[in-house]
Amino acid sequence: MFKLISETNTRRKGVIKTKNGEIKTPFFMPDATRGFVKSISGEDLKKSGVQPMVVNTYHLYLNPGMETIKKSGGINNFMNWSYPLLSDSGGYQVFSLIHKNPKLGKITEDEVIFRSPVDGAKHILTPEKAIQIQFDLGVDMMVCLDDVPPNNYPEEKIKEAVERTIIWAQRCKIEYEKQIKKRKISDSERPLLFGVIQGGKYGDLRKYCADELVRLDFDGYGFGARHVDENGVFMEDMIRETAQMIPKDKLRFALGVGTPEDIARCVKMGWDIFDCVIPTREGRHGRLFVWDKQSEFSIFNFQFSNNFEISNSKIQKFYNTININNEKFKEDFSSLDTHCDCELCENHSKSYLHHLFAIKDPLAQRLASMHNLKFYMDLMKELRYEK
RNA sequence: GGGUCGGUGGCGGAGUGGUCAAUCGCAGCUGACUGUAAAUCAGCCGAUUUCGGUCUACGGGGGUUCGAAUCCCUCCCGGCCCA
Repeated sequence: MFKLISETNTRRKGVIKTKNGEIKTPFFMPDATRGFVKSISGEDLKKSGVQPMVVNTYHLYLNPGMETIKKSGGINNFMNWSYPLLSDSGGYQVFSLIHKNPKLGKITEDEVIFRSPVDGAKHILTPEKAIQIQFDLGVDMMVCLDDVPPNNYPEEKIKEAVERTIIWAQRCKIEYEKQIKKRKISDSERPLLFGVIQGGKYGDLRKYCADELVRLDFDGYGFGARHVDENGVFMEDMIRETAQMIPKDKLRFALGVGTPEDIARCVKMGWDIFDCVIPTREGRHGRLFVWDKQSEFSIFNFQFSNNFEISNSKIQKFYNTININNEKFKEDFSSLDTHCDCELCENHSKSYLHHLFAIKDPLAQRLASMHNLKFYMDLMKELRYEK
């Protein structure tokens, strides 16, 4: 369960108690979609300061399959991860696979049908099934199956997705309660359930969706769909308004957010939970996050501009990124970040990492992922005023 | 010494008279990445340029032709075979 400890205009702190321990909010989770964070081990994750993580219902259901996970004693056991886990429902796959490429599946009122690109096999997900799988995984936090429309869809199609999301949320909630009873799970042990607020860039649809979901009473509510519009611009106002639609004592989950500055902004708006592939994916691709201690913009004083002309520019950052693949690092024997105590920064030069990427050794991705995760974890500590 | 096949951009390797500054792969350079179908994807990759071109290029030299990486001669270099 969630307990809000304090809240001001720019600061909200709380604690979540789960069967796998406590989590201080706000916090960030890396995506261990298929039961692992790509290219790094559990020990690496711990070294980077990672605790809660996200796994994915749809991916784990396909592989290794629920029988294996149940036999192993649940997803925490299977992964040998003793910290809390949240499972995403597979709703995002509805978006990224089907809305973007209708050949890969079909959404009906009742269910979503995925077609495997590998063997063409059909896989069906219903709201009930998504919840059952998440109980079988044995996670600490779970998410209702939702319909995630692309932000550039016309309003009427977004509305359709909102209606479906609400109906599915209701079915998820009913199934959730059924499972709690059936499995005789106590109130202190029960996983938290999140509804997801859709509505694209339309405030009235977001409000409608939020109100309907709040009536169903979830433990927390997510901001659904991408939080940047079709031009890649952060939907500042929509995200702030949506936070206000969620009761204060409920968790606010900014799904898929985001860049460090997006997270910092969302924390100020009152969002509590974040997850994103950015630190690990960009790390694997050679982009590294580095604190800019010289910058006049600290996490706490930078202001995002709503001026469209400059809103997407790189101004006002409290950090920099580098692409370690760039030639200029070939013989840069300095440390990436002298303030960072990750395995990479403590032991190796930029030149060495550049070399590892040039050679394409997996060690490059491991060291880069660990560094970026450490950066994100330190970011969250700062935002919690722990540093 | 004789015969034979071949020498193409950093490398490998297409092309065998015009639409070739030359397919493609690798290497190289630069981007992108937001509830992971991503160790992926996109662009650039002879030199110059006012971006329309211009110049130098398929081992060297010479020739045939309106036109040659492509045909002929010759030289140089390499592989293989025979002596």
